[in-house]
Amino acid sequence: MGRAPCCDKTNVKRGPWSPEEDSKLKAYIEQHGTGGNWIALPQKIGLKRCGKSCRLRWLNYLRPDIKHGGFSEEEDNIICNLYISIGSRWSIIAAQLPGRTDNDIKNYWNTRLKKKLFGRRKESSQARRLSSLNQDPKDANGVDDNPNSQGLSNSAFERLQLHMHLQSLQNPFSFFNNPLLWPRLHTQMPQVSQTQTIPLQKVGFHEFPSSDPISIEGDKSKQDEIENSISGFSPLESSIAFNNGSEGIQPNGMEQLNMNVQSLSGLQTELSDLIYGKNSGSAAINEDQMTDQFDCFEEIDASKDSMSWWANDFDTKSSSSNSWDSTSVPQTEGMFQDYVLRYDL
DNA sequence: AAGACGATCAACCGCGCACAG
DNA sequence: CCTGTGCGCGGTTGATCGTCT
Repeated sequence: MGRAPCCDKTNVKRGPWSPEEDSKLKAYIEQHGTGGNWIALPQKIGLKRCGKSCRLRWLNYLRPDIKHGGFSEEEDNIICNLYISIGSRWSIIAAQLPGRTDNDIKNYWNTRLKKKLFGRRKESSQARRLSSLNQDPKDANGVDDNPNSQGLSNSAFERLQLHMHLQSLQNPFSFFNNPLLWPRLHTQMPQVSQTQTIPLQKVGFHEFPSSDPISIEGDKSKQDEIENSISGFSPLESSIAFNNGSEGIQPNGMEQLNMNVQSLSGLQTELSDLIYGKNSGSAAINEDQMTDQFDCFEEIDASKDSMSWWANDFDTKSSSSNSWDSTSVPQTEGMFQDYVLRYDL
């Protein structure tokens, strides 16, 4: 038995909104509010539209505080940072960007930002492979390289790739250069601490700007909320996050959050380099180096089965709750925590 | 000039969660 | 506790526009 439709699909108009419909909806909401019931709203106004459609139109287009137009460099960085940390939680990301909607950000990521980060890499590696093998994008065995075809979600794989690349830039002794961190060893070395926490002062990330949207400095209630959220982890979550007795300093909630924030700040610089091709100190790489860096992804691609435990963990974390709204951001910090601990190896 | 192709983005869809009754 | 309903979310679709061949 399926769910009852929210409205009579045969009696509602679909497709693009006309200016008249827009003005009707806008005028009504500005005067009366939504009345707490989107489903009933179109009937009150006399619009032949589904309530959900009205809600979407208002939230994504008609709201007075909506910011239209291109995204700034700072917004790009925030989106990338948050995407790496929490994945496609567009509503949460949107909550950090005043005036931007989740739909906007989602579209922007899928159509532009993702290509800035991944497009050239995939293109170059694939082009070189094709030129050397002179064959289809499918490999010599006819196996599709697409990670999706083997059960690894786009989001997880993209974040994994981005993570690994940034990691290799930031810390040459981690991951690719440290066999202890290689995923295929996971099952063979059950007690090896793969997520070792380290003192904050050794991290050496850049100062995080106080104006950053995710900064909670000075916001006592938010800090308390996040403290509670972090200390409220289940034993399983805690064991994942702190990896069963790592010898590093076990930060309390706020220290951990600061780590997250500082780590994200570090990512910001790297992302600027990636996206905008700027040179920023030690992280600067030229195009050849970039291409060389990207070669590793082909190898990783070949062994993605063995690393799926890791990516799947991202996915598990990401999909454990489907109810995310701006008020549940503290939960996000928990995921920041898990992720950043790994990142800060 | 025209058709093919790709990029963009508004809008839709289906699902899970929260909550009231 | 169960059920129905509305909301909010992420993923997907499709129309439109621009660029390429």
